[in-house]
This record gives sequence, C-alpha cells and structure tokens, in this order.
Amino acid sequence: MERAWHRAVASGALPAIPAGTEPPAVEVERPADPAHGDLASNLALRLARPCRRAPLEIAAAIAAELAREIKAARVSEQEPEQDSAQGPEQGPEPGSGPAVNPLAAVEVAPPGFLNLRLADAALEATLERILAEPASWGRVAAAEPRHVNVEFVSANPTGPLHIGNARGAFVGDLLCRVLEAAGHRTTREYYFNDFGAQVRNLGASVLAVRTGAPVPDDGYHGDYVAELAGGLPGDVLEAADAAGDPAWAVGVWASERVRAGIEASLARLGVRFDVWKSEGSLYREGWVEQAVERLAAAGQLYDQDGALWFRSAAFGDDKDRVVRKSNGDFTYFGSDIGYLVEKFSRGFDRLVYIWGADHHGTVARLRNAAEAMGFSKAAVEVLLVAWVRFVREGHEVSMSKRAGEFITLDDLLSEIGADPARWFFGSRGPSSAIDFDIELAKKQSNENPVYYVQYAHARIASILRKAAEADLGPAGRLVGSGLLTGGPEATLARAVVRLPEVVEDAAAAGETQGLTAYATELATTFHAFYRDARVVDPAEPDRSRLRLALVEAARITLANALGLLGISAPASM
RNA sequence: GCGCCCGUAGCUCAGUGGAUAGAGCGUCAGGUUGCGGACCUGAAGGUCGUGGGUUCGAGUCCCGCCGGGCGCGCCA
Repeated sequence: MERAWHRAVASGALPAIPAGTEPPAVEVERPADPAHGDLASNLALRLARPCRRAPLEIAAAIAAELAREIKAARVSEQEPEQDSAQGPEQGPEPGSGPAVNPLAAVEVAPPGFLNLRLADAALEATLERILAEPASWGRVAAAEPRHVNVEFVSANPTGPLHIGNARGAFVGDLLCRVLEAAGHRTTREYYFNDFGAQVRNLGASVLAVRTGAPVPDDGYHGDYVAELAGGLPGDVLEAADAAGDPAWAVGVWASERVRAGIEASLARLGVRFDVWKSEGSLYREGWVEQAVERLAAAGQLYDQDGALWFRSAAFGDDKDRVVRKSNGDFTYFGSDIGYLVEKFSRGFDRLVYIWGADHHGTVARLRNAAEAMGFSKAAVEVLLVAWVRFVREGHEVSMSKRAGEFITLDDLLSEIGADPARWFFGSRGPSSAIDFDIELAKKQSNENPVYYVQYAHARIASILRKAAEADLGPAGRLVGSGLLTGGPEATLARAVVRLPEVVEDAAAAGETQGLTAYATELATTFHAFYRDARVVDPAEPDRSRLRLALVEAARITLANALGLLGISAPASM
C-alpha cells in the first residue's frame, strides 16, 4: 500500500506531501461489512488534506498502482502453477510456496476507501501452514521482543484468596499469555508481606483460638483461623513460646501456610508464578537502602518532622511522600522503591503492576520514583483493574478478610468452574467496572458463550473421528485445489486466518476481549459452515479431504484461541 | 473541594477517529429422514447520560454540566 502510494507520487500521478508536514500513517483494517473486501485502507482520505486533492482521485491513483502489481504477480505465478499440475507430490513444502502476491483485487469506494480482496492462493497457503505447524499458529514474532515483569495478585498471606482477588489473577495471567504469544518473554511475579504487623496479628488470632481465648476485635476471624489453630504443631508452639514473641513466631508459621494455600488455589485456576518475592527480602538484601541512596544522590530526598520524604511533587504528584517514618520504620512506599531497584537489576524492559483501581492514588509516586532514580518512567506501567461488584440474589456481597466475611476463590471455582470464570473476566475490559452475580453466573453457566465455542471444537473433533472411520483424512495440499472457489469454504477460511492479527491487537492493548469475541465469531462461522457443507461424504472423497483440512484448521484455531485464554478445548462434551 | 475511572439494547458487556453502532443472555416467530439440536434462520429492541467544540467523518478526541464508583495518611 505504502509502496503503491510512493510509486504514484514518483510517476507524477499524485503530488508529494508538502515538506514539513507529517505524512499520515498507512492504516489497513478489517472492514465490518464483507462487501467492502477483506482489507480496507483510509489512506486516500488521510492524504486528501496535505495533497489538496479529492480523496477519490487519490484513491484511484493508488488503486491503479496496486492493480499493476497484481497483474504482474499473476503472470509470474503461471509457471509454478503448471509445475504443480504435473504432480502434486513434487509441490513445494506446505506454506512455503513462491511468494505470491496476497492481493487479488482492489476497488475504490466512496468517499475514498481502498478495498482489497485477498487471493485464494494466499489463504490456502496459510491453511497449509496451520496444518503443518499447529502449535505455532497464532503465535507471532514481536518487532521488538521485550522481557516483561508482570506483578499481580500480591495479596498478603493473612487469609485465603477471595473472589475480590479473582479479577487481578485472571487479568495478569491473560496479559502474560498474550504477551508470550506475541513474542515477548514474561516473568510472573507475586509480591507479599512477610514481616509486617499483620503477620503478628494473624499469629495472635491463631494463638487465641488455640488457647481458647477470645480473638482480638481487630484480629482475623475466618474459619481458616480455626483450621490453622487446629493444625498448629506442638513443637512450633513450644518454640514460639521459647522465643519470647509467640504471636510473631506463630504468625510466621501461619502466613507461610496461608501462602502455600494461595499458591494451590491459583494453581487450580491455571495461574502459576515464576517468582514469589517477599517484602522482607528487599530489606535483608539491601535493595531499599540502595533505593534511598539513589534518591539521596539525586537530591530528591529531605528530612522533615523526623521523617524522610521523597520530592514526588517535583515530578507532578499532588504532594511529597514519606519514605521512612519518624519512628524509623519504612513505609509501604519505601518497600516499593527498593522493589523497583531490585526489579530493574534483573534486566526487565518493562515492569507491569496490576493493581486494584482503589490504589490509583499511589501510581504517580511509584513512577516518579523510578524517574527520579534514573530509570525509564515509561517502562513502569500500572494497569488498574476496576472494581468487581459481587452480587448474590440482588444483594451486594461485602467482604472483609479480618471479619472473615468473604467468598473464597475456591468456592467460586466449585460453584461455576474455571473455564466460565476465565471467559467471564477475559471477555471484559480490565478497566471497566462490572457486576458479577454469582447466582446468575451459576444459572447461566449452561448458556455461557464459552460452551458455545467449546461445542464448536468438540463438534469438529467428532467430525474428524467420523472421517477416520471412513478412512478419510485431511488433504495436505491446498494451494490451487479450488477449495475456496465458492460457497461456505471461503467464509470459514477467511475467519480462520485472522487469529494472528487478533493476537497482535490483544498484546498491543494488553486486553483479551478481542480474543473472546473472535473465538465466538469463529465458532458461529463454523456452525454456519456445518449447516451448509457436508464434510464427510464417502461418495466425494476428494472434496471430503479438502473440507476436512479446512475444518481441522478451524479446530486448531479454536483450540489455540481458547488455549491463549487458559480455557480447555474438549474433544467431546 | 481536588484528582482518577465509568455512563452504549430489557440485563451483562464489546466497540485501535471511518462505511448501516455489535455480541451473549432474555423476549417473540420459525428450522433437522445426512457428519453432535449445547446447533441454525429471522424479528423486535438504541436521542451511545447531556450541551457545545475539533474533523471530510465523533460512541471514540477537547471543554462544560448531570449521574455513579474510587482515591486524596508518617495505613497497607
């Protein structure tokens, strides 16, 4: 497209852009209406102003250049086509045929759109590649591969994960999955507090239950506290007493138990972490100290009222922020800056933090501190995940970990299952607030779109089983087969080949709604194909094999799209 | 009061400045002597909270207003 534009300028058909004006980006998109072709570009519309020409005129000039290219490519294709006609077995490797021009036709549409149609051979070559390398289908190479640290969940281990934590867990996991599919490396990280007052608080609560004393009002009251108390080994208790600070010692033991439970719950969701980072280690290893030194060296710290402050306001924050309190303890923010230094020391290109929207007030200080310490502010991104309002039978479910009033993640999974839960969160933008009615989710689980997509996959798997019984298998050679020359095949094939661009868009946006929407669309397209085209027909073995190849490509695409979402693709259901 | 997020079909939500604003659920009316009916076809349903502005073009960008959520600690 860009080449054609430049050639049109070179040949004098179009005026050059006046010097000093920014040339418009060449945008090619997928039109909503199939009548507008497979691809469309608004280039001519964008050029109208700088060129001072009517959009239709510009579009016509570019279209003429594109048409010339298509014609030239068609001529050069003739020989290889004759070769393959002599013997299919000697054809080139699937998908690695001659570089065919992917375009078949170009049209100009008012007010100046350029509508392009893909060549059948290009589509068929793509289908061949899907069948030849199913595992890599949908994975794309990043123009600039990055190593991205994604920190998420990071709930303190003072109680089991509850459904309020669920969204962050899914959003972080999904982000990592799409980044990896788009050619980036990720490190999934869980950050937790292992030395603060809440650990002692938890220990005191467990101890109280164990000894039959009343749990302090500001202690933890959930059933899990009683379970911990019951499971507390005698030797730990004795050692705790001997150490002189039993609440602390029991707290350390209990919080590790809770942390391991959290890890197990997340594993049930299909969420795993590469690094479990404790806040205490940031102090023991001197990272907080290093961060303070860096800020001090940059002149961004000062003392006031006995506390140590960071000049966050100098970087655009509302006010300065305390790093170390007057009592000598570091604030949570103090830990954060140490963590920044520690993370950057591991060589990440990007640090993504996934936080609840209620933490938005702390975003500025974190990014400002990164800048003040000499790191790239742009490399530090905070993805704020909006609140989920959990509702049960019309009433909001309030949750308080200390009061022990919450629905655990494990409960949620038992009630509605991991696949529907993943679909629910994956199909919504992370920044939009959503209602989650648990009863409704249970009731509607049979109507959940995730089953619609899975059903399409299972149906194809069933077709393939049927085909095997009839000794029919997918054809291996599709280019030039005539598979797409008419009817429902072309529609399905065009839907199938879109996966990589959907993945690219999802990775660029860091969101997965496009992926669930695409999976639904592909399933719909397949179901329509199934209605219109009989796949397994022993009377037509050649056509059956071609359709089997197409349907198998669709199955792979559905499975990979679901896989990207962490959702299973069953062969029967 | 200041800052951030949000407002799209009855409900739950999509919608990188582009062509007639979409999906699922719900509602209504239909469909299979064939590979899985957890399927398919069609219909009804919208002043995109509101008023201006920018643009060839605005649900999308800018400003004001209305409504809702969150934040504004030497808490975590």
